[in-house]
Amino acid sequence: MIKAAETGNDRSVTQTVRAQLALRDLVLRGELNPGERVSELQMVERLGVSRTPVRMALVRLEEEGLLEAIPSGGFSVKTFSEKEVFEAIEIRGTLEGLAARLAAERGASRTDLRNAADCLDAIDEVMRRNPADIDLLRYVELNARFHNILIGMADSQALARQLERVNALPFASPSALVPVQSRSPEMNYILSVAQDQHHCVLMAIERREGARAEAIMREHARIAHRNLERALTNQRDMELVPGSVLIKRRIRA
Amino acid sequence: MIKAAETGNDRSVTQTVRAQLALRDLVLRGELNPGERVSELQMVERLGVSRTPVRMALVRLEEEGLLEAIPSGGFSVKTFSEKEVFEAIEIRGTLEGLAARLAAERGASRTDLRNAADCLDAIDEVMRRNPADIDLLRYVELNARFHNILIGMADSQALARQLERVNALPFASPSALVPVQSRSPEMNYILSVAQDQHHCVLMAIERREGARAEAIMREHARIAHRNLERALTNQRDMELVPGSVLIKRRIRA
DNA sequence: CGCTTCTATTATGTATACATGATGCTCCAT
DNA sequence: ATGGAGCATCATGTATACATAATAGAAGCG
Repeated sequence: MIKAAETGNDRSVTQTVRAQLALRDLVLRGELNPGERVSELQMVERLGVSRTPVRMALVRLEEEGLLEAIPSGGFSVKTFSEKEVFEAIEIRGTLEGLAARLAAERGASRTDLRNAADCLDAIDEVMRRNPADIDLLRYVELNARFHNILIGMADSQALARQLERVNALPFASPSALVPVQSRSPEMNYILSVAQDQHHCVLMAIERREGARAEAIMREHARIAHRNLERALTNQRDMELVPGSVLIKRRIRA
Repeated sequence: MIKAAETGNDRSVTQTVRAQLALRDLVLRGELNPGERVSELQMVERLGVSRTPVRMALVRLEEEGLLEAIPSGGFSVKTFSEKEVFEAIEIRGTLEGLAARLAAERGASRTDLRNAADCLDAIDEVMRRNPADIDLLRYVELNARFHNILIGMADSQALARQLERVNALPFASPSALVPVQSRSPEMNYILSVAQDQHHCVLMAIERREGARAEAIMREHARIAHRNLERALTNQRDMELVPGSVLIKRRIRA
């Protein structure tokens, strides 16, 4: 078995990064039982790197929020309650709202505005081309791109950093809960609403309407709340959410 | 020279933590030139621990935002523009606003409300006892406590984590810019306004007025903006701000 | 039969050695 | 004098050995 090909073992990537990516994957795929300790030595065996890069990866994943420090030492896989997931989404909405307000108040660059508009055009195209069977993968990609452009328009490193941290929780990122809709008859309806919010926030930013831009982005994130609610009532929907294995579900009727 | 006494070298604290604290101190006191690389080996000499804990500390301080990763490897002391400091304060205000709103909407516990009220009473006392020469140290301590109680009332681990990260930038934390006022004739006036906001936000939370609570905390953070503006125009005021050495000042008239 | 205690194992924290790549300096040539 | 090339030094990434603390399991005692 050639590990090199599998893990992308070229010289340009450090063992630490490789370990970090591999470990994140293990956590998100649920191959490391949530709540359980992550043994360094086991990871050494499993990832094929020595303890040092494994330790570095563990520390970084803790900062990322996917692991939790054990008081007596070491790390365990973090678990999230439904409440925490909701809150993470609310935080994202709040920070994206701030980004939109700053962008509006300060004024976005012409190129940013054009890129955003192009991105929205592309989403419109996706939704128009084949309404009965929307290319969700492309939608997700374009959606993520739009959100990133928006963050860029705020022109604030500090804010971008904070949002990076929120989005590190995979189920909190802008596109995480979109696929949940794929099984819903309302999908097109909800996507239309979301896309309208995209258009509206961009318009608000162009017109320097900070308060409006902020309010829209906050409400926009709450679509994710609705999708989460749906996923929580349906296991099959839940499986479409990345990192869902980390969410400990409440018992539901 | 007994290092043990100086650095608190007892067994209950790991070398990593010790290195982290010592390094943070070095950075904040400006003993490591902003922008320059932080050499591991030099830190090994300077802190008296081996490379491993130094490395761990470096990684953690990077996540904290005080260091910056150098593309070719290693870390450098981060510098902040005035704009970034303003933005960090704005982010804190936004998140504290979210905390206040959540506290109001969800309802705070009786004990939290009492603790908050007691804290405000204590601040009132500080300001009443000796208006001509306010005990700023105590004010700062009580102020920090109130803000922490408020964050606790939101009852959100995720939000608390995010705020921890913002406050890790020493000049962005709630009490960082308070001492700047000490040289100002308006100090008492500004402190009164701030304290009134404290009272108002607590009232709003008690009455479940989420939007008001949020708006107040946002505006409350902007007092720090004003203080920062003052500090930026006066080098002697600036020296009172922790971590101010990391802020690269614009030339001013 | 349950609880405590002791022990053995394994975990992490730490130090250090080694290899490779980056950085800066000197010396040479133009 | 200035620019570039080569070299030496240093810095980091990585692996590993060692020590100590935590943990689990077994055995013995009540």
